[in-house]
Amino acid sequence: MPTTPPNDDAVAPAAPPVEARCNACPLRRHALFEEPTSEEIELVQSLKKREHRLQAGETLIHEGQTDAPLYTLLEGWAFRYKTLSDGRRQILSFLLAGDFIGVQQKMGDAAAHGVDALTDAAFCVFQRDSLWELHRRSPTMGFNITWLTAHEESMVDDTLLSVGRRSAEERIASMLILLFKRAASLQADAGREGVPFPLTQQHIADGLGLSLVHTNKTMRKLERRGLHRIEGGRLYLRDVRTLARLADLWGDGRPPQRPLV
Amino acid sequence: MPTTPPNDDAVAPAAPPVEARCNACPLRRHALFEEPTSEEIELVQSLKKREHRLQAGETLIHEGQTDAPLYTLLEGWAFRYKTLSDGRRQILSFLLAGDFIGVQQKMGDAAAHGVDALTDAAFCVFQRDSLWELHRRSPTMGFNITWLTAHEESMVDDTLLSVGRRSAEERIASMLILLFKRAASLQADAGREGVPFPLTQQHIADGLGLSLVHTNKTMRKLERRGLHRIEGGRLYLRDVRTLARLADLWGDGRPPQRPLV
DNA sequence: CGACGTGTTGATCTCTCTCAATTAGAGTGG
DNA sequence: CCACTCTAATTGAGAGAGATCAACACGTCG
Repeated sequence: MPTTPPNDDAVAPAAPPVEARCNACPLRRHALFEEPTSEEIELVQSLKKREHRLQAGETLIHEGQTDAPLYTLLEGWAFRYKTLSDGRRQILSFLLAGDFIGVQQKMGDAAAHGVDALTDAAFCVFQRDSLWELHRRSPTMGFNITWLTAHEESMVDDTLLSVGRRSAEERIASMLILLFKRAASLQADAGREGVPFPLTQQHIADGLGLSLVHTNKTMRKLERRGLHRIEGGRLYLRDVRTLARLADLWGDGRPPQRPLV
Repeated sequence: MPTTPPNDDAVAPAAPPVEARCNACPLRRHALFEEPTSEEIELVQSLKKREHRLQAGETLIHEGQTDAPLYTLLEGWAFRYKTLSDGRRQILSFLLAGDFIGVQQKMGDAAAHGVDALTDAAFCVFQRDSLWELHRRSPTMGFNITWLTAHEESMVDDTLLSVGRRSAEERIASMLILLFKRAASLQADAGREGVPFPLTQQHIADGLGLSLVHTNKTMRKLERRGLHRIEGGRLYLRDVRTLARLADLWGDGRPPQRPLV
């Protein structure tokens, strides 16, 4: 550990009043049941223990760690992953501002997955048992959390479909669209000028169950076809329609009825 | 449909009083926070709308269905899946007695996945908004549900690791162990005489992102090595240690510290 | 300027898929 | 009791998508 961390000041920034923070919490961007009342905001506020900042590449939760608290991603990107003992890594999901972290592990149990920061990032820290407190004191918030958790699962479901049944080309098309949408929804301009895209090709490969080399070759192909562009850490979708068709992604609506045979 | 099914009596058995049913609900086998109070049981009881029975192969929820209620699997096996428009199917998870079904979809939204019965099965049916009722009227139960949902996700996480990063052999070893454990935990003898195993090789293939043929060849290899046996619809693990080593599965404990390089 | 991290590309290699057939068992009808 | 049908399990052979191995290009950084 360096005796004089280069930017230790990040650990104790000129902290804005915490209250303002919770009011502007990105968590509220999620399509929640209803707007939280000021009482509820206060409740969350009171459970919040502190903030925690990481630099890109640092790890928030180690795989197998036993005492991980609960977090909320305040800003930046992160990802959850699992590894095999020989080092093979699978990224389970990417986390954007407003996502929950650590509900998966039963209290007092070992974390089933690690969490690393993808960019410099800020997290809100909660005690593990505040999950219970929240449920007890605000059923509404409790309900929102189970819904959020379920939503998280449905994203993993999507990835599993990709990794299990889509070709490399299809997987990448699918991931680009899905990540673009998520990132765009956090922006005012809805991604008209592209969205921030901090993943390296290694992250993409590990998220899609592909090798780095094959990921690169496939992405170049898509790029040459004019479907997308990644430049200066931003992702631009140039032909969403074709990408969506490639990924077999049903826009927003229901799945098209497919012929019975 | 046969005019006189051999055991049609299963469809309308001498129904035990519903109360008895909820008391003996397999959901209670889950390592919940605490034993539910009789009040809580009564609450669940009151929200339960009816029971629903399916025969093996029938579908409970169609992909894209918009009005699916909430279910609980009372007995039998089922599975959740997604398909691509050309028919490729990925099984997301297998459901055993005591599992929740349908929390994933936002109310009023389209089901993101289908659910089929794997064996003859019985389900408890709840109205969609009873999820909210439950939270409102019993924070404890609400908490349990978010925990259960999170647990479901961690199972999908495991599968994603397998499908993304494990070889065919490793995937199968891993699935056999995990399913064995789940099935064994529902039995009194903890699986000493094997556990029921209703999956066809097609289900295994679809659950692991493999082709049917390769699944078969790989399973035969493992079987010839004496690692497991499937016979008469039951699964017997004959060499768990080797299977676990193959799957790189950390028994119950934490992951072994792996060398830093 | 050399060390790194990330992105690219070409050349094999191989695990897994697809295609084809065959076997075995359960259920049906004559 | 036997022919017929269907589903699930098996096995062999050939094809291919994606993995692995090797270099090299580029930009950043101490």
